[in-house]
Amino acid sequence: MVTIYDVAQACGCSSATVSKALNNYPDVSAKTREKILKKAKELGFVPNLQARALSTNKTWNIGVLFEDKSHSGLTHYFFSQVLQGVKEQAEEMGYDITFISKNLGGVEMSYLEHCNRRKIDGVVIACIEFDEPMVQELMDSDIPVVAIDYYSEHISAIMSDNFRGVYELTKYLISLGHKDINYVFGHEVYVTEERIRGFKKALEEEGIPFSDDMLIKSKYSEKQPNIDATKVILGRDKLPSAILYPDDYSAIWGINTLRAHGLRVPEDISVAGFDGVEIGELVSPRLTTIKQNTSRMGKQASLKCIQMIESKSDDFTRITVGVELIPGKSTMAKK
Amino acid sequence: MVTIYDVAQACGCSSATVSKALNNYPDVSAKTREKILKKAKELGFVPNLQARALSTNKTWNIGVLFEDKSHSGLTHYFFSQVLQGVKEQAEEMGYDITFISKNLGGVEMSYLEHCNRRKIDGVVIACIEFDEPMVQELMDSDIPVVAIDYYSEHISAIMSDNFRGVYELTKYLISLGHKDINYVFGHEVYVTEERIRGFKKALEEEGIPFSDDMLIKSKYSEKQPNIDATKVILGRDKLPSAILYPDDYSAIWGINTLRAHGLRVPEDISVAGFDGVEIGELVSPRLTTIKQNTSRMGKQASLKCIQMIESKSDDFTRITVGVELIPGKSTMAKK
DNA sequence: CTGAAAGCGCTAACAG
DNA sequence: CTGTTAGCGCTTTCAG
Repeated sequence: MVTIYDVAQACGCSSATVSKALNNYPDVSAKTREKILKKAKELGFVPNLQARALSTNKTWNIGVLFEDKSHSGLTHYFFSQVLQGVKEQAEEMGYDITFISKNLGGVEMSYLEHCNRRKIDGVVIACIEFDEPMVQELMDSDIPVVAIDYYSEHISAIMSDNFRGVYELTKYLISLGHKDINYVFGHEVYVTEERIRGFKKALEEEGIPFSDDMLIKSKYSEKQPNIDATKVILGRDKLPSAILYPDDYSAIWGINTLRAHGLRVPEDISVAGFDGVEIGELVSPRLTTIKQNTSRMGKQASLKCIQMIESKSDDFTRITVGVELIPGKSTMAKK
Repeated sequence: MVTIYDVAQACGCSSATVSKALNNYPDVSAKTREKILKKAKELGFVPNLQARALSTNKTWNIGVLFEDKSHSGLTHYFFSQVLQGVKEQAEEMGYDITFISKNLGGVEMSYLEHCNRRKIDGVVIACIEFDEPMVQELMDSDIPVVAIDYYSEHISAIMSDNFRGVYELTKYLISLGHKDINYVFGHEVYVTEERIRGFKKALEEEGIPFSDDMLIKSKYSEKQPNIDATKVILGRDKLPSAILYPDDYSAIWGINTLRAHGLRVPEDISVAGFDGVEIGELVSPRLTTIKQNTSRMGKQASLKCIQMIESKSDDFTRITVGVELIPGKSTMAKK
């Protein structure tokens, strides 16, 4: 293992000078710097980030905290895309990523403790129960935190334009002649509130009266709750002509349930999802949905987190990322 | 920030004793240990892993190297599942995960250099062009490496039982009365060879003569090559009664292509995939496929890697993980 | 412009 | 059983 001392020796200078040359300090003559860089390369010198971190107190590591209820973990379709964005942006800026967990090696520890052990510079939080005390503890700590899909006065956050998403989707359905629209919605968090607000707003603008039974409570990305919600609708006297589901997977489970009851989609009933994941393109009929710009969300989260780290500013920002209507074949004009 | 010195002072002992107590060394009296543990907790002491790493030369970090050609990155359906397994197992054993990349912060560096900078203890490699010089360099280094889906004399590896997978799938089709079976296969790596071997073996055992035109070259998880391969089949004088695709996504693209040409699946032609990802269950007809135990693969890779780290043994092992036939509705008995 | 020296927090002989 | 001491590799004053 080659250290700066080896390089220093080879150059006939001190380790301090080598360190400076390697880190582009201005107070090194061009000549010395060049020599040092050359020798360092020659000797195959690789800086030891652990050692550097110890003296600078900066690890160039950002933590990612993600815990989902459905235990799909990293395979979670939404999260994996966001993560990819976080990673790309972090990499570009010279940061590595560390997953934050409780319970490392059989030792229970809080998320904050994990961060402190590793001396993580900042954290991106997503898809979690934000109310959990351990998460709050982390958000209240000195570590820069960026949340995804969470609303709070004290935290920087990145979100999709959920309001506009459902608003546009609903408008689209109405433009197809649908008036009797049901919205099967996910569990009650800020994101969901925004979506419901979008739903109501669209109805209102089009002069369609809203009533509570247009909303059916369900959950995100879980099979059974969406099947059940669909059955609730099927059990009613009068069927809606269109149904919005909390997400694309839910929409597909919904479609399968509707079909099992002898209904055709979209001929008998139109269906739309939310998220715009690949699977929506593969099923038939191709799903009408709202595409979230997940990659952008991840990148923005990463960027914001790093900015907070580097400027050491405590200011928090809320960034809304645009969404896109993807008209598919699971919806059609009402006859 | 509380250090062992603070704890030592509070306990009226030396930092060395604190360190020993904290690390469960035997040569500390039960009484002192207890006192130290209590004080440490009281003061909110959290060990600094950077510092520890510097003196022990062990980071408790394992690297994950993954680079896919299709740029789906972490969202890659197969990889994300494997990664989840790697992560779970690593966590359980007290290790964190770091993604290895070239090009950190605009600085080009080899994978090996990235590992060396971070002083990664070991690496799991998956879904990569194993022939690339930079990957070879890493595999030839002193760092413990475990590969997934790669065959080499000098490297520990985890693989699915690819041979058996296609073997059983083919047997299953034959048992349904199919004799005219085509195999659209992915790009030519060891995994693919094994699968083709399984295909041939099954035919042979059932006395069905093999001919080269039963094999159609395509690619894994890429849309166009599989559409093209399907068109090649469709262009022939005589259609097969069943087609095997390289993976589930490819199978779905295949089905869509067949349908676009007026064929019904499975009535006119049976189709099977490989991988057993969730999407196969969601499309209709539900896909007949081989389920790879991805989670297990990840866990095994992680485990093996950690074992290599901890025993410092250079021995390499090859572990084959079993697969499972999932009969779906995309295949049916030949009429 | 260059270097000596202290220190980041922890571990690991080695003495006592 | 406990403490002293010397690093691990790098950065950072502060002199020169």
